[in-house]
Amino acid sequence: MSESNTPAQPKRKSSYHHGDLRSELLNAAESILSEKGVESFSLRAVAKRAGVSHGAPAHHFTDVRGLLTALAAIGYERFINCQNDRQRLAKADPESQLAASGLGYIDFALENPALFRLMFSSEKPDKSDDHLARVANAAFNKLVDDIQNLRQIDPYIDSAIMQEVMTAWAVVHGLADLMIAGRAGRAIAFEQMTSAARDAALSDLILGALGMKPRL
Amino acid sequence: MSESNTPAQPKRKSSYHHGDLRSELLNAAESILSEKGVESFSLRAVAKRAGVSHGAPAHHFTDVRGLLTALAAIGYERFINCQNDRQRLAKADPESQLAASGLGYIDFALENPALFRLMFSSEKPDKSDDHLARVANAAFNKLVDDIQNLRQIDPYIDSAIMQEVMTAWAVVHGLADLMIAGRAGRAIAFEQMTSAARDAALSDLILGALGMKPRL
DNA sequence: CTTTACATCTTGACACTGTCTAGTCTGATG
DNA sequence: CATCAGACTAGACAGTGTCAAGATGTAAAG
Repeated sequence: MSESNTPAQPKRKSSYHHGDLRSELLNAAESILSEKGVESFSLRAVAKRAGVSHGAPAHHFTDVRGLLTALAAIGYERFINCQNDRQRLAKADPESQLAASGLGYIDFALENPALFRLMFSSEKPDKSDDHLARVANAAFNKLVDDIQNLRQIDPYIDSAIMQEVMTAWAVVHGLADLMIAGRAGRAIAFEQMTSAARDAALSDLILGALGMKPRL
Repeated sequence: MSESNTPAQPKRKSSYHHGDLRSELLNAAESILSEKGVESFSLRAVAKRAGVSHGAPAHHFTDVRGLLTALAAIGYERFINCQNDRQRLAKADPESQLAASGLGYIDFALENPALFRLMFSSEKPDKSDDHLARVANAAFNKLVDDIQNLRQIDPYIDSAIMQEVMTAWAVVHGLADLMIAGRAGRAIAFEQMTSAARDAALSDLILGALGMKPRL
């Protein structure tokens, strides 16, 4: 978010070949996405914000599909980072680590709702893309690892443990999706909580779904 | 889905004033939606399928937003019906009834993925619309009732019970959303199960998240 | 230094989208 | 029969993504 408001000469070079347009387009795309949402995303608006003609993106991403696929892949990397960030700040026991991962999942969704929607609820990214498939897989594998650390059993061997993976994923994903849709507030007013209280409530919910907290 | 393939004279009347264009547009809109998805939905395509000019929908729905709002409201009614259908077929005890409601939730999502996305993950429907808000509220209230029947406590009084509402909602919604995104299969291959086995697995998951099944 | 090759970016065209406006048609009311 | 209001059509407009052709700068080869 440094330049990009001076569409004339982005760096110092001439207008042609200005360093790396590719990453500049990705930056512009992300800001447009978060402003307009997935459904009003416009490739031409991205080009304009990057200070380049409307045909320029095609050379780097062929399609709008290609651009959004690359953006979704970047999203998954940041998504995993959000979870890791939370885990670094949490206690080391597997239970706290799993809850922290879930909180990071939700952090990401709340901070990047449009990007989250692009990653999980849009048809536009090409799921068969190598890079995207790899990072999306990495995100899932992280969850599997967290559960394995908790239960000391490989979910791929014990289907009951894999069911716990599915439960944890569903609860956390459902919470994230309902929260960014503004619907969760109907049941629990997360918005009006301090972040500490919110984290505690969410942790309770997540661990509770796995039967790991004294209920009531 | 009777006519609508004979764009000439839909009923028997002249081309003008042909009965109720409004509901015919809604029918066309739903089929277009399920074919193309929310992101490629086109108002002009709806008009064409209804055998009417591209400006006609405006008179009944003003916007594409208005059309999709009405469609989302219809979706919520069918959504609730799906849950009721399941409950009629299930055992009468509150536990079975709650699980049945969740299965109906997922049924609807799998049978109407695009409509489900329109209802829960799209910005296009006008959430402040009276009819839409009412039916969306009814769907949530149904869940609250199911939990209340199970626990014999009003969730609006006991926040621990409301937390169970949120848990149940999140698990079921998360499952539905991940399944229609084709991602749940990474953990559990629901697609390759018989419908009976699938129902059992999902019920286990849902009730398990509420601590209601002997785990393992 | 010139020339050639090439990737990069621009420009204009195309079909398509949603919305606006003005106009046309139809059926019922007086 | 004349009138009128609602239902629908038809054309225009700005905006979209994609395609083809051209212009531009860079770098390598002669």
